[in-house]
Amino acid sequence: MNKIALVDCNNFYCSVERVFNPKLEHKPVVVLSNNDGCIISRSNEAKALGIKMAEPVYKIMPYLKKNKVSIYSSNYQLYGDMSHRVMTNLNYFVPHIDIYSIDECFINLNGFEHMGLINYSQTIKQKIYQWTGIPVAIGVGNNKVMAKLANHIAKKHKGDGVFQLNSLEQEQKLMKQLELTEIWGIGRRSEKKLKQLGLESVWDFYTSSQMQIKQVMGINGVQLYYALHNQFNNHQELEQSDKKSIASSRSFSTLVSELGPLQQALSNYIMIASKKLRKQGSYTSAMQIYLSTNPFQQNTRQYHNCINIDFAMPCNDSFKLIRIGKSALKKIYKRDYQYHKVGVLLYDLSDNKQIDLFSIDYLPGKEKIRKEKLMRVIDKINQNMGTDTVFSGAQGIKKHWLEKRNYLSQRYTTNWNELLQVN
DNA sequence: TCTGGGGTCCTAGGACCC
DNA sequence: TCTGGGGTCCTAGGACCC
Repeated sequence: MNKIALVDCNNFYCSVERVFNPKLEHKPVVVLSNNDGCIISRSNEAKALGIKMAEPVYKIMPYLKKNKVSIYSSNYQLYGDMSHRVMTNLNYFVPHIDIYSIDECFINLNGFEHMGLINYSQTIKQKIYQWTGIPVAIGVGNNKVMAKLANHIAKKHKGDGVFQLNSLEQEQKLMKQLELTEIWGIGRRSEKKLKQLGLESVWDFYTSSQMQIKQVMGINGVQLYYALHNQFNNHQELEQSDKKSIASSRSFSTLVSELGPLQQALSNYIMIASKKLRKQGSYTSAMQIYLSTNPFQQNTRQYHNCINIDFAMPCNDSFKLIRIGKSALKKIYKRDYQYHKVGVLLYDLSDNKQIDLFSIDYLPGKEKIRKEKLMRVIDKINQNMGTDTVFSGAQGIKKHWLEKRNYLSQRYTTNWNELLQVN
């Protein structure tokens, strides 16, 4: 039987802030989304205060202050770098890792049974904490769904943060206690539909018929059904694959109605997205540009629209994408609206090899090489000297639409000027 | 006054074809 | 006037995830 573990960092963003600010230990901490809009990470103490995930900050600011909750704006450079450290350290323990998100990673424990999987997991947990300062929970199961479930139990229902599902009796006993939405892949909508059929618990789901599940949740539900039954399913594989689409967008700190600043903002997001594109060695054949007013302000005039552009030749050139993106935005832009967000989605991605086949026949070789070289140099400069050391004029210099980040911690690990100081 | 951002996969339905 | 059945491909939107 396959043995897969899910390693999940506890309250990741809050835990990272604590690594560089130990005073925050045992105190309530929250981290906010872009523009300090809503709560996206909570320490256990903050959860105990009843602060909810995705809660708009303005609604609970008095409550946060009253309870002396430490507040941080999200610092993705710091979190991304700390995530990388955790993942690299995991790779020290197992040859195959499958990074699922910034704070979660599946690892393959096949071949480690002789060490005792609980024991080995506890060692991993302890060492990751020792080496990075980040606490993790580890759940072990026969496939990803079961590993995820075990992890959930390790965090919610067991104290020490390591849990293994290893017998049918134990699994079945747990299923009788679990709510449907505690299963990875069953959200609120599916729960509602399942309950309409009289399926109330995970146990009901488990003992239902495959046909009935398919009727409500389609093929995804059937995959989950198989996974819970430890039968063949798509949740066994551990592999890292390239992104199939890359998006970048931000909502503005103040509303914007002129085309010029919207184009500048968009140019910045295209710069971010195309940099990610090159980082994974991909080219894009299609781009979507979108803009919208603030959907929460229902008393103002609403407008949202998008436009898709197909490229004859796959492209990874930021400047070309910006040029095309700006003129696309102009096509869907309407005057006299207060805009809240613009964004870009690159999709229909392909890799180098496929492009090379093309280039022999179609692309003017010299120019292509020259442009690729330019983009590589720019990426390298920005990586070494800091984001936007070199940027496109289209991105603008005074960015008045820039996001609000009033509670930002230092970029302790990625910026020479912001290292931790010790007195 | 103030409500995030980035992904994946599936499905229903339209367009088109014979 | 009456107007079938089946296939493919594409896309927008739904649902879910962190």
